[in-house]
Amino acid sequence: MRRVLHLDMDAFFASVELLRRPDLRGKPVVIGGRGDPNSRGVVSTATYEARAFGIRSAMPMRTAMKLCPHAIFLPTDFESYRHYSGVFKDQMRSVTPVFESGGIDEAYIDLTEVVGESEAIGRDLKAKVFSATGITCSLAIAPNMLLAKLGSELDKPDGLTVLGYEDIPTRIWPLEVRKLQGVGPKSEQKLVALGYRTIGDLAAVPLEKLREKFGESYSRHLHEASNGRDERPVVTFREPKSRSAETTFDEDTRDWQELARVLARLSKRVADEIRGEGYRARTVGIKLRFSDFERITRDRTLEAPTDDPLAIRRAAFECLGRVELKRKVRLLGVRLTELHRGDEPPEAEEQPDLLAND
DNA sequence: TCTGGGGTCCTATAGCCT
DNA sequence: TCTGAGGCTATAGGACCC
Repeated sequence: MRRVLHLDMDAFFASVELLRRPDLRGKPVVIGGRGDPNSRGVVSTATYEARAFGIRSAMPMRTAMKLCPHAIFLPTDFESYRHYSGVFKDQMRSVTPVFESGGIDEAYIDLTEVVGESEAIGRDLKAKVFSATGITCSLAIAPNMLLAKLGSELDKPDGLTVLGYEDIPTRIWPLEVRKLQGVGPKSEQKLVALGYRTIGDLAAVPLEKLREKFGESYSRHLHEASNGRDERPVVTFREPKSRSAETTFDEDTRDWQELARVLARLSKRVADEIRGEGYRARTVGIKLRFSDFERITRDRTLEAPTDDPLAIRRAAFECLGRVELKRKVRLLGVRLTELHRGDEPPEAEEQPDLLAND
């Protein structure tokens, strides 16, 4: 049987900050945005002491400050988090190269070909990660990625869980549907309204019945996942699909000069990024969020993939020209999609066969 | 009242082609 | 020549994840 390990670092951003500021241990610390609770931004993570005041991830910083005015607010420092992320991931890769990142603070390894008993491997890895980073983690070993991910949440912080298919009814089915990957606030609402509150409730629904309420792909996902089935392999490398950069203005604006300045800066940033990584993009898009929080996008597909900052900027401005600026703009972003490796011949995709005739 | 910045994947629709 | 049925591409938006 397959054996997959999922590891999740405990309160990762907050833990990294506490390494540098041990004097803050035991105090309510909130990490997010630029660290200024009066400027725009949301909470990335908070220490357990801050959570006691009701502070949660994704909450506006201003709200967090109202809940706990004496909390310590720190800016997010992705450079540091990336550093520690590399350190714990190297420890995982030292167990096996069959490794897949799941984000900055979590990752999977496939232990199927690794010799040793699951719990012992897990204990060893936890010790290695702690000695390399000074931060605890929670991990689980299970027959697939889905169960491993659910398992690592069961015993947090500093947990170690081993799950088999036989544990599904007792340990997975009682969990709320929201815990299932792919079920966010919208789907949760819909599922609960249908009377499916737990993963077990969902597992008991025949696939055909789900199809009446959800699309083909999502129905299948809900049906398979709630029954603990997941065939996804641990994939070591994936080609990137898009690159983007966006920024929220300190104050909403309709000033064309300012929008143009920011659009030019973001265009250059993403262009430089893909060029540095050896990619070209064929589609350039922009994203705007208006003051009423409505979001729109505009795309422009080019004749051929490019990494030329000027061409990318021109396309971005062409997109902006198609937007009616009746409301003030809160956020502006640039996104490059349809990425091709620079060393591939342009249009390496299937060419239309000009001789086809039927 | 407030709601960041990166991403991925899915779906709907319109236009075009065979 | 007309009328579909389907397929494909570009575009826009929605939901979700960390």
